[in-house]
Amino acid sequence: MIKRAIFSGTRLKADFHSPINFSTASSTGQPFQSLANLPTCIASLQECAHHKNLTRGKQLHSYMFINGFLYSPLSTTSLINMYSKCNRIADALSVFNASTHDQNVFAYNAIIAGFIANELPKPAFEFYCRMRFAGVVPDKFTFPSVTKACSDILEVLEVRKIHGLLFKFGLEFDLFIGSALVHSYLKFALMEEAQEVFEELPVRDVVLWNAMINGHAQIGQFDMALEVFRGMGEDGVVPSRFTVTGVLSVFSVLGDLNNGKAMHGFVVKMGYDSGVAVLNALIDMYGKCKCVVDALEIFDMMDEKDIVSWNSIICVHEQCGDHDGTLELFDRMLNAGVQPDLVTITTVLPACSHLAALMHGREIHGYMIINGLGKDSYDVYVNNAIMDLYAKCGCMREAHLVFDKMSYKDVASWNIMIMGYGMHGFGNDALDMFSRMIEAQLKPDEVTFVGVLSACSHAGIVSQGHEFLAQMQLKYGVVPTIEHYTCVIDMLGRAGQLEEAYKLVSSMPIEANPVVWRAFLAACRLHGNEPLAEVAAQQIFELEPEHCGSYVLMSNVYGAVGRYEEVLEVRDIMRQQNVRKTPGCSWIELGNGVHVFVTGDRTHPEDYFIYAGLNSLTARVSEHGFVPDV
DNA sequence: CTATTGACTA
Repeated sequence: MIKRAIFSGTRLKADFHSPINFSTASSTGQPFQSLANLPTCIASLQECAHHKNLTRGKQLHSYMFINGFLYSPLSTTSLINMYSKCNRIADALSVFNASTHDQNVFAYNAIIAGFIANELPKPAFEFYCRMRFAGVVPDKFTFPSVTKACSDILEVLEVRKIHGLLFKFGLEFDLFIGSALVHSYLKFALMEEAQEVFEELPVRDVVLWNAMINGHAQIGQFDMALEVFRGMGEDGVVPSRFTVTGVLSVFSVLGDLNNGKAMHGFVVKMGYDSGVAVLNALIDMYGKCKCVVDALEIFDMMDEKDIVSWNSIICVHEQCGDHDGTLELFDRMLNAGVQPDLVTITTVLPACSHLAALMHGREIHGYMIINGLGKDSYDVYVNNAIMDLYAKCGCMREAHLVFDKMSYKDVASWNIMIMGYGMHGFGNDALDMFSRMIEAQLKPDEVTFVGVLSACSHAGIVSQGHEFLAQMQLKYGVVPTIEHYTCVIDMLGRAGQLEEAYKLVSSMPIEANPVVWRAFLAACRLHGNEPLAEVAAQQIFELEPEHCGSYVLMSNVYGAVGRYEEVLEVRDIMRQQNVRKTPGCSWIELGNGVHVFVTGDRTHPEDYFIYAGLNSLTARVSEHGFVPDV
């Protein structure tokens, strides 16, 4: 029953006919004249597997068929292996089903490994079950693949079962199985179990050390990863390319440029700088350490770039806030004929969101839909990125559509919706989202409350905003940070409760920063409270004397109350200290391009029409009673 | 006489 249920689907294509063309042997039979015996055939098949030479592999298959070399355990295994390595798992399955597999552990090992190599962990595990069910005794070649399969399908219980079985079969000291077990346990963050397996093994090779180092690195145990790395050195084991990539990822997260550079030196010394993965890890490390130039240098030098190389260099630019650079590189990638994947898209979308380049973002969303990316994978990252794009661009209806379709939502998904509604003035929708989030049993984080509080601020929901600040720590265990206080001060200020806001600035448990003071100052000016405005401006001036904005603020505050002598004084200090006001700029997306406007810049090709339009707009706005603050 | 383990990007 179990067999039928699981394998009925695969049986269909499993009949040993067709994808393999037997006529080739007679037509091109010549090259095989010398292959008089089975070992020679098997050696040739291994060559084919290694070089992914499917054509010659098929020819060998037919030759072996004609000469009666099939149906031996050896030929079966080699053929399955060859087809698997050539990514022809269906053909591998045909060979398996044609063999007398029920007595053959070799065939099972080969087909299980074949599924793993073709990233099909579920069928791999099912074949292991089928093997046990048929009474075939697994050996030391079975367990590494099966352990990997179990961890890939997130069956931690099965990993434990295999661990137990090892003692029964006397395989507990096998290095291959041990490495796979360490890897699997660490994937589930079971550090004690991994440690136990590691320590039980009498001999430790570089693969086992790497499983420990990289496993800890991937679950965020960076100190532990580095400690194991040191242990490996003390043990006299020479780091391999796999060690290097794992350790570099740790230096990358920690922003440890010195050790990263040292590792780069080691890479060159060992000649590891010819591998793509190592170079990708170096790009990432330099990028995270803010050395964009070094990252680019490595990227440009690489003659063999893969999708990870492109994603890494794009990510380097995006994380440095260079959104234009991100989109430029994305364009270069497409022109180079490299297909973007989910990682590319989740990296590029925030650049579109930040530039409010809605059309670019929409195009990418369209690309995803057409290519079925993110359709069967319920990738919360990419869906969040799309929601954020629409939310930041003010398309809340579209953002909500994506949100509703997501089968799995995390805190960020809710935060994006709350922030989006709040940002565009729909305070009540934002608060509604927050209640629904609580109902859905999600635990709000500090970002949630920034969204909630800024929503209250923009919609003028003062009393509730106050309430949230008071309750966030008590009820939800989130300690208010300076950002939260800024939101509330901004909210009180906008509502004209300046005294209240000032009281909060002076009484909050955190030191006020220029952002807080600027929010407060803006409120003072809005409500014409000059004395408090001067206090705020003074504070900003003291905290950031080198910032051009501080001078402008001071001079504006004095200007507003007619203290022109002080205005001149401030301007004088600016001139003396050579402080320049950075020009303001804004941008708009039109058709295929983003048009940037800088204050005082009249170099746009359609300058005349733009300013004519602008003047008529200004006139219409004034007609409606708007008086600009000059 | 086969075969099996470990890596980089959001």
